[in-house]
Amino acid sequence: MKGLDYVLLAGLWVEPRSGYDLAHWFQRAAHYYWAAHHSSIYPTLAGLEKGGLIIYQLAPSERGPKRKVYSLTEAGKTILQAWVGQPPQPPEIRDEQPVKVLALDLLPLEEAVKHLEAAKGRAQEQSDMYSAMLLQMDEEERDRGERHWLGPRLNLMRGIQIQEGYVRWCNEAITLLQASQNQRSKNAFVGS
Amino acid sequence: MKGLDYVLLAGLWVEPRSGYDLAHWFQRAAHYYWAAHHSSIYPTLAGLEKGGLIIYQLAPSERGPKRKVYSLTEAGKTILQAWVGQPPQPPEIRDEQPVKVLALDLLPLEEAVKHLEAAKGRAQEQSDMYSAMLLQMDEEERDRGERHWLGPRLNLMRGIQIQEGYVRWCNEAITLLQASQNQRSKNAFVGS
DNA sequence: CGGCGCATGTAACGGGTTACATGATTCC
DNA sequence: GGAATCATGTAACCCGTTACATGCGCCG
Repeated sequence: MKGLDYVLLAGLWVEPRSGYDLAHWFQRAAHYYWAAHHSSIYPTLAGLEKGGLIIYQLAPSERGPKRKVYSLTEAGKTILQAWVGQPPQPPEIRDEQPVKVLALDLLPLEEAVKHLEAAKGRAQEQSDMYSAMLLQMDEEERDRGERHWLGPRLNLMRGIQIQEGYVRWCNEAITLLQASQNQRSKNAFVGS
Repeated sequence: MKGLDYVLLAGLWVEPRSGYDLAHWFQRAAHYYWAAHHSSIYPTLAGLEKGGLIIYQLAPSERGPKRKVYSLTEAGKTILQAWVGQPPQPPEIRDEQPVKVLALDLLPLEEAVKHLEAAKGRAQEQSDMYSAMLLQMDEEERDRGERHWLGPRLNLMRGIQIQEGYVRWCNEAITLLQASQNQRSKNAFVGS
């Protein structure tokens, strides 16, 4: 069992879903902690089903082919529980943004600032999206029966916190960048 | 040119280093934004050298074989500059911790809290490590001539911010978890 | 009737991880 | 002399991404 297997089990524990739903979940709510494309999701779901950890019910879609809505079996729940009890593997991240920051002094000040502003904009957008999802989740809370909402809620809160932190850091970075540039020109002036 | 190529160029722009140094850098300072093992670093460095983007000088090590200390060529600097000017690819993350949070209600309260405390401890440790590196960087600032320190400094600040945010979130999460548990028992009591 | 969103899949390719492999030097 | 750290590399395997492939149903 690889990482994605457990992630899908956890996703289905929150609420029964189709492969298509899970793919969207990865693109939106889960985007800041796990990435997966539909082409890896479908085969993995098939494997889990063969292993008896999940089952699916065919459900009509309003538009498009029939949906395979998967849910955990008792066996699946047991496996998931055992995995959740273990300490997590250290996270694997590949984020180009901080790498580019390392060489920010290769760009003219103006362009460097523009890039940081862009990064800030993206973070703000994400933050707003998570906030909207949190609001929506609170509104739906009453009529949601079978759903386990605490985990997703905590993760949304974390997503918002991360993005807000990023926005603050972008502002600091812009300030420091401009300050260091001023320092450089002042030295050049004094030195000349 | 793949992602790692540019990351290594950026790493060498900060300061000339050997493959071994870069591997350590990934394990420590760069750990929160990029992962790479030495077995992928060495072949990639060889490729960059063949392409004329970096060159190395053999330097004796105090202990162990000779070190290949790589640095950017003009061509490498140009390529890096062009890459830094482009908007970054969206980050790719695989972090099991938030996935486990999704299914935290599968564990008894006590164990769930224990896991969050452990996560908090790890975050605090990381935060302290980054703080120590930041201090060290400030102390070394005087005698460091050729080094580009602003980028690494900004990234360390960000690392600290992220880990501190994580610690705060863990505390909130523990509180909410215990509150929801109380809620559940109260409902059970009223309902019975 | 074409395009878009829904919905599920397969296959080739690429890249990174795990494991294998080697060797120098110092400390105990 | 064995263990630990420094230092560089290779090869098999796994897994995920990119691209290919198919088909339904609504809206304009």
